[in-house]
Amino acid sequence: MKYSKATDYALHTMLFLTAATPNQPIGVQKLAERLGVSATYLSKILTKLVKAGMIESASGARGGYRLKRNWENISFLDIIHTIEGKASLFDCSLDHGSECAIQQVVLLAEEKMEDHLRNQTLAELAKKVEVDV
Amino acid sequence: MKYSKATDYALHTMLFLTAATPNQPIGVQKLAERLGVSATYLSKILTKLVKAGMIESASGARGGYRLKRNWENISFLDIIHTIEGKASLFDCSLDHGSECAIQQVVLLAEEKMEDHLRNQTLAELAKKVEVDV
DNA sequence: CTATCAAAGACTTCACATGCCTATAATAGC
DNA sequence: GCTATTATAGGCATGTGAAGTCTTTGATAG
Repeated sequence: MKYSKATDYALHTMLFLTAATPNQPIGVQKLAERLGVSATYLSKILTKLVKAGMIESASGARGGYRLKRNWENISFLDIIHTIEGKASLFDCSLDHGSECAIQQVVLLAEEKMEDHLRNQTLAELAKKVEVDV
Repeated sequence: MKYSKATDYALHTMLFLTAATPNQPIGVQKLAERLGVSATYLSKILTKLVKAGMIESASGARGGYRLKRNWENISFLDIIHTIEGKASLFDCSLDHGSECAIQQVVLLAEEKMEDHLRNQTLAELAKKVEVDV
């Protein structure tokens, strides 16, 4: 069980965009070079972030991506959910009556993790780092 | 990102074995029927649990699987680690200097989840359930 | 009008989970 | 010792999803 590389790319891109907030959008090309990944692949990931309302895109010359106005509120969990989906990481495959005690335990554990990811905002991390992303 | 079905089967099998603790081992066949999975597949999973020292096996007629003596201490995390491996669920694919701030956040979150899974023992859950597994 | 850029879709490749089948080894009961 | 039962091990098949490439289309600044 592992988070996908797409999640890794998404998180790094978002953090990088906080460091380059000015009104001038940044193209996929530069972002992809920074991450060491192909531009076409990264663009797919960024499109997901656009649809989720976390960043906005501008087509055409001098276009690119930049954070949206409400970006201060974006949490790690928001980004991860956008890429990985919101499905819980455990589904009991049995159908024993009503509720599975095992599933409840694992889901509670998952919630602990999500609580932490929900409380960690991109803005807080950006302050801590401020140096190389 | 999801736990594998193998983990699901392992957890359910372990819980089921707590309910059937007597000295008579239980064969894969019965366990597999209970879970609705093929016996050959389940046996691979159980072999992992044997090698991890959580259960013990007996070959030959009237053989099967049963919990080991120390089973009271087994936690959810032990079982999950046995099947899923112990690799952390996030690896930063960049090489930016020393440590990745993003990775630290995700790993801290993961530890919260693991804490919960480590504190939940099989024995505790077995007491709560006592009914159908 | 043209160069630049995002969006979208089809496609390939690869790894892994899931599962089956067969042979081998161990053991209880006769 | 013989036989039935049972775990162990290995290889094989299949499906699914991640990771990545390529191409076309559409939008836009200058």
